[in-house]
Amino acid sequence: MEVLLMKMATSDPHHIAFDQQLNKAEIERKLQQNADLNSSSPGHRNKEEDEIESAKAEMSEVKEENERLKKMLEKMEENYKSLQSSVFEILHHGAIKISTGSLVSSSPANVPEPELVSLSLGRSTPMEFLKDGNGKTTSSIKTKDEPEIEPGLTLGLDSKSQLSSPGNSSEDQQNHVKRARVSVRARCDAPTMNDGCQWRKYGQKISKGNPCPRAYYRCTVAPGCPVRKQVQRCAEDLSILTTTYEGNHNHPLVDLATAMAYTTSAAACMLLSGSSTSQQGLSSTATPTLPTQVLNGFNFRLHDNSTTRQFYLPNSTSSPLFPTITLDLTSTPSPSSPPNYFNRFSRNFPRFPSTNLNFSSSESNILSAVWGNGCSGYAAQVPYSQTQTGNIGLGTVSQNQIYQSFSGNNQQGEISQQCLTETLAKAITSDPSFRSVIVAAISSMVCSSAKSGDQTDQTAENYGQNLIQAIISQDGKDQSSCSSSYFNGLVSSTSQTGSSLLQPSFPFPILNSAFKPGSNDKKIKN
DNA sequence: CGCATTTGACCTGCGC
DNA sequence: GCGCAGGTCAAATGCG
Repeated sequence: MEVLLMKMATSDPHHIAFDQQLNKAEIERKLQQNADLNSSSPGHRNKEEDEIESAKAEMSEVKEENERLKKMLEKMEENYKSLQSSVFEILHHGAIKISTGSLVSSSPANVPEPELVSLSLGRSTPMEFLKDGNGKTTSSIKTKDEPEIEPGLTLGLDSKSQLSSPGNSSEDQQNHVKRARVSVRARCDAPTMNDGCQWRKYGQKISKGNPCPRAYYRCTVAPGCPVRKQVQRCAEDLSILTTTYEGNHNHPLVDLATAMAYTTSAAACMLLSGSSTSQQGLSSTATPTLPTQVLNGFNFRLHDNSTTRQFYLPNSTSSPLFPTITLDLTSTPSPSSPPNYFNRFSRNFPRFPSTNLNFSSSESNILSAVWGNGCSGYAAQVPYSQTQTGNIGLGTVSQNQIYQSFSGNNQQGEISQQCLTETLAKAITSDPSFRSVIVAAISSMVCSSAKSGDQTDQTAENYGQNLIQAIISQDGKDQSSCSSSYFNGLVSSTSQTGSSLLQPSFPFPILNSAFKPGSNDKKIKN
């Protein structure tokens, strides 16, 4: 599918038009020649007239061909758009399959599945999985009562009740219980995170366990958009903002919001794919019946007691009704943490995908923030059971490979970094979740750097935005090309500076080989 | 004046 | 059934 999309995307309409223009110019030259001959040698009039006629016929043929090509081009563009939406649809349905599969395999009839949520990344599709009165999950076409949803990239988790008709209150009630949420913890001085959407505050509450009030926002980008978010500061660290998203946008999103859409969707994929095994061994702060996962510093892992001590975790933000996954963009794991995380996670939740990245978001420089914690901070935890979850995975990436990349072995340093380069490139191109996580991290960093107003930070912010777009645009591209360039650039830069991956002084060297700022602006704008 | 925010009241679900 | 807590509503208020 991606290859097809890529081919279609590379079918440059300008190229076709250029060829047609060449043909036209050639014919016009012939006509001009004929006209010249006509005036200079009247003796050859009949022959020339024939040639003119034939040239005219040829021209009309070319015109017809032009028309055909134009139509073909239009058709191709239509197909391209259609395929693009199909890709999003497939992603969407892939997540639904996970939930339905979980329902079938693990629960008998009529047993509620609290973590049964559907995930929507991309366009809202006319196909919605609905629950009938018997609790059977069925696929059905939207009814005419349901709101007309403009096709467009959507953010958030698709509750089955989101788009249902107002009249189906019982169904709403039932599905209300199954709505999933994604929390994002990030350092942010502003009242809310800049996530690219417009929000209107509609309420504020003091919640139990946290003196900081929780604010409730509704998306106002489009009228009737069901997406809501809750924003609450961390009691123990006021610089940390916890934003909890819920619902599914019914309108196109701007770039930054698109990044967030990828992020929340990926996070929810994690939640969904691991839901059946996450019930056991959850922390006391998690609700007893619903999974709560913390992607702490992009450690995709369930939070346990050790991590909940570190920060105030928004368990109170997470209603017991909702399965919640948390993207923690704030923490700075200790040097020994990655292996520990890895071991703990792998031991307890072998089915769960886990990608460890250490992003300390407080730094103003994006690079130092994203990569600056060096080797110890990163470990992609792979592989996991790809066959069960279907659409998330770094399947071919060796866990040992990655871990060794960060093992700090000086003799193998260069080899390890090369290995890391390939691994990261593979991970970014093959795993939407991993890509999303990186995008989320950079989004967070961009948010932080935007607040500082520093000139360097502004540059970093611009680079960050472009990096986000470049990473997002990896969808449908050759896996070996662009991402490898990022990290080859990264390695070549860092190999000169020793053990650290990238020094804070680096503006963004990986951009040099990968892309130029702004070059990908059009790729995700719709 | 229109729009966004604030804030107390109200609704709903859950646990005891 | 009652109380608590989370979530939402809507009138009041503030601001540009």
